[in-house]
Amino acid sequence: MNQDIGYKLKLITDKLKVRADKDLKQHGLTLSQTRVLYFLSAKGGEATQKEIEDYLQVAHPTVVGIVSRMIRNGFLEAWLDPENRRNKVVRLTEKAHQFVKMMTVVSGEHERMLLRSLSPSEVCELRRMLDLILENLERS
Amino acid sequence: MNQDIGYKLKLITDKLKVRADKDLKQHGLTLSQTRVLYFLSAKGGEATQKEIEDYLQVAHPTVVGIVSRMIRNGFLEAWLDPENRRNKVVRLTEKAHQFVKMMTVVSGEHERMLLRSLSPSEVCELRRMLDLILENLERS
DNA sequence: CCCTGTAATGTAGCACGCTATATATTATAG
DNA sequence: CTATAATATATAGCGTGCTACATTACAGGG
Repeated sequence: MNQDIGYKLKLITDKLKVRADKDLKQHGLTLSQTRVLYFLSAKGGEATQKEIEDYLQVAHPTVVGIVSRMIRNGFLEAWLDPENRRNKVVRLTEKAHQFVKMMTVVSGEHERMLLRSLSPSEVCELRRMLDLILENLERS
Repeated sequence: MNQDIGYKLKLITDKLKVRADKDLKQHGLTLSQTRVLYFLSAKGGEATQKEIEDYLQVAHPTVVGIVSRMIRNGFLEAWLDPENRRNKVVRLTEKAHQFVKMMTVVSGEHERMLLRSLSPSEVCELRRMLDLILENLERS
């Protein structure tokens, strides 16, 4: 069990989340929330809640929670699309834009810390293997 | 962000948990609970709650919850160690013993599914890299 | 035009992580 | 022997994931 790949992946994910959340806490953000920040910023600041769901690859009630907390904390604003009132459009606030760069730096630091004892070719190989594993999970 | 190793690890961990929990649900178990089952079984059926905590590498309130639910569902029984009343000793029930083999089979199937497109030497390499990443997380 | 189906969102309730705080017990220093 | 520190467990409260169910809005066929 200690040698299970799945178990190791879980340990890494948990520890990385704890560290990232700790670093982000002073800004009122969490790791999951920075992923929404990143996605919206890359999309020009605006997206549908459904598009966030597809990007994060989580179930829709999870997105409801994350978006609600980000609205509550002033990072997002949202309204119903008048063209299609099923869609909830979500946009980064001015405040949120100021955090995008910080968030990118922090996440880059974590990534470097994680991989610091691997060579560039090893990192490339690792990425390839993780993609294969993700495919195995999806195609089955 | 889509290329972040940390993000890929998170996606894999989430999807594996969903699949494992689904397969285990019919037996009234979850993935985390099977790890407790495995640990206790390997230790001869009995351990302290603190030892479970050290094995799982999670914060102690998390163990309180998992152990409580396993007691509620008849997989564990617990009592205070009369030698040292700070210790809560936890033991597998008869019912739980009957699930150990099933649990081992299920977890082996998941591991094979996960890794089915990797060669044995790649799996070995992957395990080595994940151990390095875990070390990076702990020594920093 | 209505009826049925699909799509997007929401709510309820749960499991499992966490931090912060409290309590009980044991160990140790003075 | 007593005061203090350390250890193990518990509780409160929160964030993020899930499933199951409900609601609202649009789309298409009859």
